[in-house]
Amino acid sequence: MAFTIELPDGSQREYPDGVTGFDVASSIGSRLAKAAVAVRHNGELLDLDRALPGDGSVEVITADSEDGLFIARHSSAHVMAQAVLDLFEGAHFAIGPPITDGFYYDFDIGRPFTPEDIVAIEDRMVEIIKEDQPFVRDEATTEEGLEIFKDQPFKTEIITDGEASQGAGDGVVTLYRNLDFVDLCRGPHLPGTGRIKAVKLLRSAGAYWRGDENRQQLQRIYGTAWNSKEDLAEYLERLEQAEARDHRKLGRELDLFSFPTDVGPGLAVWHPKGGILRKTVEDYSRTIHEEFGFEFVFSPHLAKSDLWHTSGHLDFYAESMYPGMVMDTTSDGSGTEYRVKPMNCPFHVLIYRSQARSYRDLPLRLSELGAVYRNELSGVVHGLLRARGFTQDDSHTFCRRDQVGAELAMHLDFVLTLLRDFGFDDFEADLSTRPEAKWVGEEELWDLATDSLRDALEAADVTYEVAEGEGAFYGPKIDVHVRDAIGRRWQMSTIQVDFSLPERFEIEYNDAENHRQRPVMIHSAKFGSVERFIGVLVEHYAGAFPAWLAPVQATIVPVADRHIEYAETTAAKLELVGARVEVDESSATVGEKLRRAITQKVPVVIVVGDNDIEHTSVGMRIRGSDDEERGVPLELAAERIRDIIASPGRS
RNA sequence: GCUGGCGUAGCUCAGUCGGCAGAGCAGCUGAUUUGUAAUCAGCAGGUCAAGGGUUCGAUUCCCUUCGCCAGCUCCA
Repeated sequence: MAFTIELPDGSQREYPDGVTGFDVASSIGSRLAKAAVAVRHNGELLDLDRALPGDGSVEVITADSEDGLFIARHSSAHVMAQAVLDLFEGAHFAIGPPITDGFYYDFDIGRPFTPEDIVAIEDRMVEIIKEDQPFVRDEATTEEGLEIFKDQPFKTEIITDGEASQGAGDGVVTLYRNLDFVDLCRGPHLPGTGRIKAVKLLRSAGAYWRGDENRQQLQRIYGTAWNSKEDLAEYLERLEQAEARDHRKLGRELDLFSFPTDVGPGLAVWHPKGGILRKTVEDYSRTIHEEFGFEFVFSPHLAKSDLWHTSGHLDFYAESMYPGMVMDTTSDGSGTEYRVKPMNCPFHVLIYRSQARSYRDLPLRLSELGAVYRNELSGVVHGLLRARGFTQDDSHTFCRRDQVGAELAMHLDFVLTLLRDFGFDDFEADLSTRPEAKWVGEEELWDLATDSLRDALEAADVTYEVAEGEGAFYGPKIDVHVRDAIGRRWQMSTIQVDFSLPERFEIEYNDAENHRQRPVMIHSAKFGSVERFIGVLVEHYAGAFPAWLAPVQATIVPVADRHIEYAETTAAKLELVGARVEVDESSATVGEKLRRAITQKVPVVIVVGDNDIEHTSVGMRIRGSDDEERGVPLELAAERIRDIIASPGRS
């Protein structure tokens, strides 16, 4: 019996029964056979030495492909587990998948791994790799599997649960062996350990079994694996570059903000340079909110606990709220409890409710830069990106049903315009739909809102994924993510429909027939949090902000003291075109002053000396170009700087 | 919150196998007045995160607390 295999180029070939992926690769070419690590047969990845199960398409997976790397990392995880079981008597192992750029494996050795352990494990892995042990696939019955792993509680649980992704289920378990090491695994794997070219263990940390914080905490070791030492070095270099962009580090170096320990974790103070940056960002926010038809409101930082009961926050969100404080205590000791706000929405609802509303008032779009406080767990606080106190550019739109579609489209347009103005143009959105179990509101309204969100995404041509059932209980939403300069994904904006709060606060409007109707509410945050947004900006630009955001837009360097007066004149001239200018009057050398301005990432550095005074000119050095220009007429320099610092224009 | 690592000058880091605390940068003072990425010299700067314990003696060893870092969990 023979079967027909179709190759990716569309050609078809006949192969005898029992042909393996390796045979197919060899028949195409010896170089391909050498590079092959697995094959994809009718969409399913198979080991190279496995007999193909029948007709169909075959694609040879080479080591350097994305799938190939994934397989190499998966095999690396096995080798790591093998090393750990070799080195630690009685070690238990759980699961060890490949992940982006690497792999991990979870273990229980009765204690945490020390840094020395990690070195020893890596050394042992190198030995195993050197021995080039073949990975051998095997199948066993569930009973045999339970026998093999009788000393391994986590493996036993996986087999008992019949998890297909881990190689268990349907009464059969899949095993991979190399030497005496055997693991439960769906595969596929590299032909042998020797095909792992570059591997390095990075760190270990606690991780809950099954990701459940109520279950045992295991010790997870993370590693990375690549096809060459060069790729590995490049990856480590990339990690270092990401570290150099760390907004906490740059925030200190550029004197933007700090987190004094005297204040408390997750609570930032903004220094003057950061203050200008933040003011620029907030001014922009106010302007664009006006352009998109929002009105400004303000609300206090505290409210009675009763309000948070009405809003439901004390039912669903209490853990993230700061504890209550009792005020206006009377002689009998009773008083009124207040809570610091974790969100702005209830206040905006109260503003809506402050008067009888007509259908003609809608949509009503209320916006606030509102500081909120959330009791984030101590382990999750992370600079500006995850703070306990932060400022939301929060808006709440109240509209009629027939306005939902247009409003959501407008909100998405708003969000994308704003993100583009800050230099982000790589967007990905998540559309979260109604959860299976618990939800409020009318099904029809859910469908309307969800379809409207989808239509808006389609119309805006944003790539998006549908997160089925991932919506909140009170409404569907869009989260917009951006990719930064080094490809990291950040969640920024959110547009969230809410069917719950209008119910809870019983807000209404009178329609044209004088019937009371309930408005639909749309929450939206474009920056998300001003703090977080600026944190992401710092990392995206590595501190070298676009000129309109730069705290100092031009530094003027007098060559000698006798040029200070002319430097001041120049500064005044540039301030006239709206530039934020600084004159470096220190007694440092020109080289030192320049270096200071450049390391502070000032967009324009101006040097003035005798020649410039004589010709009313300046020397100019614009960030990003290596060459300086000399003798630029002052008028011209001012005009150019005016252009450089222009805010993003929208017609 | 959990697991691990780490807290030494404003910053980056040495160091102390338990015996008077070190450098570079930044700061201050003086000299230098410089044409495109660090001029020279001097000075000052520390309860070695905080509290407790062991010890003749603790920055060093032990405990507790606080904070930071990484990961997990969380981010209705």
